[in-house]
Amino acid sequence: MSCKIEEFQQEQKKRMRAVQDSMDVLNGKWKISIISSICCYGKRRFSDILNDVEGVSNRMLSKELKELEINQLVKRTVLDTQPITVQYELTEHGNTLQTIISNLTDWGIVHRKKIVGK
Amino acid sequence: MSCKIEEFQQEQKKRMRAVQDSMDVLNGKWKISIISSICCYGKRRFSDILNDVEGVSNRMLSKELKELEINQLVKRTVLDTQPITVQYELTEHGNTLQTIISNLTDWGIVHRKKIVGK
DNA sequence: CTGAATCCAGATGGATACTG
DNA sequence: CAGTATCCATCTGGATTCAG
Repeated sequence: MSCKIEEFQQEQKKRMRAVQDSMDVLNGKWKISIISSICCYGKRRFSDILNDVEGVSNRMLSKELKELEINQLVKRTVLDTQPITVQYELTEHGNTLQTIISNLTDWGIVHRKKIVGK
Repeated sequence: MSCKIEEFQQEQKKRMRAVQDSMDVLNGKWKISIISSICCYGKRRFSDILNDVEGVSNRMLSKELKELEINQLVKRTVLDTQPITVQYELTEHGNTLQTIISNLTDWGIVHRKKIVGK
């Protein structure tokens, strides 16, 4: 038997687990920026992203791209060029992040004004 | 003089910086869960949050709450009880995160189904 | 060009004990 | 109750070098 409060708390636990799931995927110093870069251009090569995301090293870029690929947010395609280039694009599932990224962008702008002070 | 492409790229850089700003605030293993807990109950005491957020230690909770306070997302109030209790609540600014948290929750549920498989 | 491998300093975070 | 302090293992991430 469960009373209303218990149900409510169960609900809340579920919600927190869900947010946590999202953050597990999105955490990592560069992940959101990487997604943002790819998303913005549609398709993007390794070296391009390396340029877009200020401060990231190839080591980290490689690592985080791999994680994004494992989580099925990003699709990796090797192009048969000389030398080889690799193209990254968002999967359908990755594209569902657009709303979140857009919201984070808007919030970030407001927040900066709030903290840094106009 | 700047051509369209340059303008576009400048815009994109700004967007990425904004997302990065948001993530700087929200990064940290527990931050979102903490906010989610406080947000859900309106006001919440230290020990309550410690219970809500599964796995967090008092050391980490203390640290991340302090960071949230610095970023003006959370307001800390010492209650004159015996023994002393401390109440945390979201600031007006902190409340503007609700949309994002809500989005992250929804996305997290979908994502789990996608990855873990139903 | 796109990474992987190695090395290494510094940050992160858990466990535990302690204070007002 | 609400933290703080300390110790310590692990993780993170930069720099550099190397390979296909």
